[in-house]
Amino acid sequence: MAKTKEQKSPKRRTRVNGEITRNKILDAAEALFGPRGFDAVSLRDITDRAEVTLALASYHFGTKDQLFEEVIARRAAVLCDERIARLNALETLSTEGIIDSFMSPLFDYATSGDAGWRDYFKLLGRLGDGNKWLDVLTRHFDATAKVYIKALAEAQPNAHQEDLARAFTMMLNLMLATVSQHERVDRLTDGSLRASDLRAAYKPLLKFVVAGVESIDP
Amino acid sequence: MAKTKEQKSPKRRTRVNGEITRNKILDAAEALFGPRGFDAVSLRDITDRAEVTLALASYHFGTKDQLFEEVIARRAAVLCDERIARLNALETLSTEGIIDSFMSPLFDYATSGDAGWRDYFKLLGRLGDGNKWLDVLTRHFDATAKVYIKALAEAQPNAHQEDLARAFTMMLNLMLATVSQHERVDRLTDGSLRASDLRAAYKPLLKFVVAGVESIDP
DNA sequence: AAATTGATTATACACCCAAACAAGTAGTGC
DNA sequence: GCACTACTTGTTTGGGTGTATAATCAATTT
Repeated sequence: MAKTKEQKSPKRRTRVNGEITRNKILDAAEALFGPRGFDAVSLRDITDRAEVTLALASYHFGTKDQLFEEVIARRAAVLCDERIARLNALETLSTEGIIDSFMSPLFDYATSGDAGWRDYFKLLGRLGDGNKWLDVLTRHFDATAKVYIKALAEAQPNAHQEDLARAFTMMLNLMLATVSQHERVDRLTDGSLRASDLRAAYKPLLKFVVAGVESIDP
Repeated sequence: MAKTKEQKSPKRRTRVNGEITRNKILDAAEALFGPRGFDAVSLRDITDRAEVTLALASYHFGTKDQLFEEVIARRAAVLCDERIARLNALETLSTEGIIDSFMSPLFDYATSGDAGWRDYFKLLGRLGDGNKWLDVLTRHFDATAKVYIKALAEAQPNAHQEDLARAFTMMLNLMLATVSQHERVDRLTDGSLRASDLRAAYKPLLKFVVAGVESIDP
């Protein structure tokens, strides 16, 4: 990597330069971890894509594990805040409203301009795999999740708490599987459905999930 | 294939010895791939666990990829046959009956004595990840899946074909997520629910899925 | 102007990897 | 007997792995 003598520009300043590199690495890591998973991506893959040298990964993040957790953490807060905001914006706590406020941010972000969200969701969908990243998930998402389970309990006061928790995790799994765009559905329909068309997938998903969650009422 | 000479004498090294070794390797691979995934497991991990030497993996299976596919293939036929058998045993094609005949074998096998099934299902749950194993899934499962989509179309003749295919994949994803025993639910309920208790998980799952699938009727 | 700090580079280490190879063993069929 | 096939072993090869460290440079502080 050449010396890049290009000190042509005057405003070379700012200590914030490290921030830029940090984000370049995080972006590259997200784009690679998402489709391939943690173990199939090397630090060299990441730094190559970010166009920085290998040692910068260690310098900014320490270990590979820590880098991975930072990738998760970066968008987790954004997502959870948006969910809570939409939940609070509901005038009445209907089951459908609650579920929509939980799931719709994913699909809005996934179909936004920022392509990083799609990789991020693929990552999340794969995260429950082993127990290795369970703590990371817990740290960054469980607080919001518990708010939602409580909200569902208000909307369906007759349902048992345990059934609601179960139904909530089913919604969670289904939402993540959908937004991860597993291309299995493309094969099963010989191409007439495309997993990548998330806009088309949302309404059937919501309908399915609402029916499922409401079915637990005794 | 080997001669399968069932000799009592333990000293006699008959041709069947290779079959034993093959299965030891497959068992070890299944037990490791299941919880950890393909990339996090080395051939050495597998052969160490199987208590055979490294080169035996290459000898019997060629590459690591081929070994993995054999792990998938070994139980796929058993599973699909059982599904079809239960489907054909139904006297009437109800939505619930169809779905139950599809999902219940997983839970029966998972709670049977053969612990290998549980690792196998974890493996399946993780298989849609990248596109790398999509062909393997297609090869071993799609024929049966299409039979089921057709059966659902008979049970709900008013539903659109595409909606049914979508609902089927949602059922698929949900079933796999459940049987993979992601321990997320344990955390969310502070331990009052345990993902490993598959028997308790089945009835709510079935109810949820049936409600979801039936909800697509126009 | 000198010292300090943050950011970055290049390089080194010690280890693990999948795959290939050469050579050997032991039962089978003739 | 003998060639043959199935199987097994130990080792090598060429490369990739995460992590650590010393040197360098630039910007800020003193």
